[in-house]
Amino acid sequence: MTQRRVTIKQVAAEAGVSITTVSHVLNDVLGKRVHPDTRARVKDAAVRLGYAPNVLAQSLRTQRSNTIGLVGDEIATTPFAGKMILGAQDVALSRDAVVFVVSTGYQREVEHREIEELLRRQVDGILYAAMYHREVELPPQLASVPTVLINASCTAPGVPWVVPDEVAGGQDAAEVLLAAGHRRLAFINDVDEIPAMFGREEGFRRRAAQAGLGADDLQIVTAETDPGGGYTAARRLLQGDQRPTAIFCFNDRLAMGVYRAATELGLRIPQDLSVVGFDNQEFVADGIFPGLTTIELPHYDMGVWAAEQLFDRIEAEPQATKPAPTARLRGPVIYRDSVAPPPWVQDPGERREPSDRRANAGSDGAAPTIHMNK
Amino acid sequence: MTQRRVTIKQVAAEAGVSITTVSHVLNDVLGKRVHPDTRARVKDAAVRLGYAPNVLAQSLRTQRSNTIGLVGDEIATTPFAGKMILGAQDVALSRDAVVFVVSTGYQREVEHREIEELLRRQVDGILYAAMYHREVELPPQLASVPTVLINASCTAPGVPWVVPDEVAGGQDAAEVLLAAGHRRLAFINDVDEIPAMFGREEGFRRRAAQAGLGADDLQIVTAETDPGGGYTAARRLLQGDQRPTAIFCFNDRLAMGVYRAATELGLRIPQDLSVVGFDNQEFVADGIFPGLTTIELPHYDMGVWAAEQLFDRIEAEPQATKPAPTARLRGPVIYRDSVAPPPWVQDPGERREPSDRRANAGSDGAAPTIHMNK
DNA sequence: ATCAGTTGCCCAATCGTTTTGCTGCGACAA
DNA sequence: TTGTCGCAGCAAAACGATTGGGCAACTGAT
Repeated sequence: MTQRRVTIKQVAAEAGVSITTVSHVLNDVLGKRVHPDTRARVKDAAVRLGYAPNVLAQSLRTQRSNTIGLVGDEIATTPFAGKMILGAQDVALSRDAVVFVVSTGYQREVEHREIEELLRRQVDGILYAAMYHREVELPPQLASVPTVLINASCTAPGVPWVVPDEVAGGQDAAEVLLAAGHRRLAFINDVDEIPAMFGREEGFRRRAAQAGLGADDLQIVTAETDPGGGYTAARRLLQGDQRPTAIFCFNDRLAMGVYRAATELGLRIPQDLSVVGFDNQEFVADGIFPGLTTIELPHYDMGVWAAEQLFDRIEAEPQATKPAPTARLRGPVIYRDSVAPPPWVQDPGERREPSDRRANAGSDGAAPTIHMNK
Repeated sequence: MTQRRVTIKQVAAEAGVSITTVSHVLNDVLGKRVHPDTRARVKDAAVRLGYAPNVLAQSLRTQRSNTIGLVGDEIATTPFAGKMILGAQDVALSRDAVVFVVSTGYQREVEHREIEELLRRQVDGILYAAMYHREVELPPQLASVPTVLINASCTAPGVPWVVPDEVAGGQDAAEVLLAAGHRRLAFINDVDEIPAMFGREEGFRRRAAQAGLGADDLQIVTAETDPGGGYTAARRLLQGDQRPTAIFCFNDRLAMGVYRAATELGLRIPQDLSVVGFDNQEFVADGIFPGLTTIELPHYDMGVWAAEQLFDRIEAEPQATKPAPTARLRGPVIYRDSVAPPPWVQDPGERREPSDRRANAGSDGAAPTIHMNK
C-alpha cells in the first residue's frame, strides 16, 4: 500500500548527476561550488519527482532528529493539555520539528517506558508537562537529554521550567475587585497545599493590604475545588454577619457553586455580589450566567516558552552550561460580566467593563508580563 | 549535552561477538542458531550497557517506523481531542509505536505542510481526526499512505472511518425520558446541518414514534449550540401553551441555557422539568446543579478503534484490498440528576436513577454497542 | 608547452541497524 | 583420507541521506 517515496538517488539519476551534488544543491551547502545550470537541473528534477528527503536517514547521519517529545501526566481530561501541546507544536513546526505526545496517567512505570521509547527514537529533547502547577521530581532518564518543564518546577539544577505567576494572578484578582470599589472581599482557596494555593493567596492578600484593607475586610476560606465546594463555602460566607460584596474563587468550577449559592440566597450577580474566577475554562466561564470574569492560565504561552528554551538548549554548545532560566508567566484577566461596583456605590450608568472584552489586568497595564530570572 | 547512547557495536565488543550475532539474539531471529552460552553473554552485555536500539536506524533498514501521525483540526480548544489522542496512543504503545500529534487549525495550507512533514518522517500511517462529527474531503497526499478517519466520514473508497452513532444517541435520549414517564418532549437541535443534527433528531423521533407519541407530543426547535441559544429556545418552549415536561438538548452547553431559563421561570429541575444533554463535557455536566444526565460521545473508543484499524492496514499485505470497515460507536448514557418522572406521576420515593451512576442506556442494556459493516 | 590555481563534480565513508549469504570447524560415514 | 553435514558465527551489503577529500578539466600566466 505505502507507495515508496522518491529518494535522492532517483533525483540524481533524473538530473544526471551524483547524489552528492543533489545533496549539495538542495541543502545550499556553502563552500561547495556547483554550476548554475546543474543547480537548476537538480532543483527541477527534484520538484518534478516530488522529492522530499527521508528525515530518518537525515537524522541518522546528522545525529539530529528534529523531534521532541512531550510527556504529560494527563493529556485527556483537561482542555489545558491541548493548549500546551499547541504552543509547543507551533514553535516546533517553525523549526521544522515535530512533537511526539505521550501521556503517562500519573503512573511512574508507564512514564518510564514511554520516556525510554522516546529516547530510543532519538528525540532531541523533552518537554515534561504537568497538568496542574506543582513541583515534580524528574525521572533520572532525563538527565542525559535536554529537558524543560512546563507548568512545573523542580529542584534539579540546570533544568529550565516555566509556571504561571500565581502571585500576580492573586494580585490581579484583587485589583479587579478593588478597582470596582469593593472593600469587603473573600477568597475561596483550594484546600490542597499546592503552589497555586499559596501563590494566589499571597498575591491576593498583598494587593488587599496595599489598598489598606484590614484583617476584617478579608475572609479567606478553603474548599474542594469543585462546584460543590464552592457552593458550601459560599453559603457560609454569604450568610455570615460580615457578608463580603465580592468573592474571588480559586477556580472557575468553584465559582459555579458560588453562583448557585448566590441564586439560592436571592443575591444577584453582579449587582449584589461580584465574582472572579481562575482558569478561564471557556465552557464554564463563558457558559454560566452572567459570564464569569476570570484569570486565564497561560498554558499556550508556557508551551511556547518551554519549547523555545528547549530548542535553544539543543542548539547550544554542549560545554556551554549556562544557568537554567526559569519563568513565571502572568495570564490575562478575562473580563466578562460578574464584576460590578458593590451595592452601595452602584450607578447603573457606570458599569466598569464591557462584556466579553479581553484585556489585561490591573494598573500595571501592558501585555501579559513576563518575569524571569536571567 | 546529549550523551551518546550505547550502540550495537559496543554491545558486540563487550560480548566479544559480531554485531550480527548481537542482532540475532536480541531479535530472536528464527532459523538462526546461536549457542546458548553466547546468547547469554550477549544478553548480559546488553543489559549491562543499558543498550536500546536506535529506532531511526532500525526504521531506515526495515522500512517501518512504528510511528503514526494524528492530524487534528483543532487540538487545543476541546477536551475531546485529548481523549481521541489517548485512545490512539494507548493502542500505539501496545504495539511499540508512538504518535506524532499535529493540529491544523482548519487551515488547508497548514494541514498540507504538516502532513508532508509527517510523510517525510516515514510515518506508517495517519489518523485524520475531526473535532466534531462531519464529512470531510481527504487531502490527496494521504492517498499513498494508510489512513483512518476519526469522528469523520468520507466518500473516498478504501478509507475506514469511525463516527459516533448519532441515531442511537437520539434514541437513547428519548428512551431515558420515556422510561421516566414523560409524554410531552422537546428537542433543541443544532441549527447547523451536520450529521449529528440529522442523526440525533432521527433517533429521537423514531423512538418517540415507537412509543406512540404523536406530532403534538414532540416539539423540535433549533438553536445556536451555546448557553445563549439554549436559554432563548427554552424560554420559548416553556412559555408556550404546550409546555413539554422534558427537554433533550443537542449538547451540554445548550443545556446550561435551559437550566437558566427554567430557574427564571420558577421551574425546578428535575421535579418540574427533566433535561437530557449530549457530550458529557465533565466540567459542564457534572458542574451544573443538579448534575446533568447526558450522553457521552465515544471519543476514546473511536481513537482506539481507528488506531487498531490503522495498524491492521499497515500490517496487511499490500495486495489484499479488503473493503474499508466503518463503524458507528454508541456512547453510554451518563445518569445524573436532571431526569425525574413528570410532575403528574411524581412520587418522591421512587426516583428512577441514583445520582452519578454510570450505566448504559435504555432497554437494550449491555455495553456500548458497536455497529459496523463487514 | 608547462604549471599553478580554480572550477565543477564525484567517491567513499559514515550514521546504527537488519539480513543474506558464506566460512571454518568438528563429527561422522565412507 | 576424503567428503558431507550441521552448527556457530561473521563479513558485507543494504536502508537514504551528509560530508571530507579528491580528481579531472579548464583557465591564464609564464
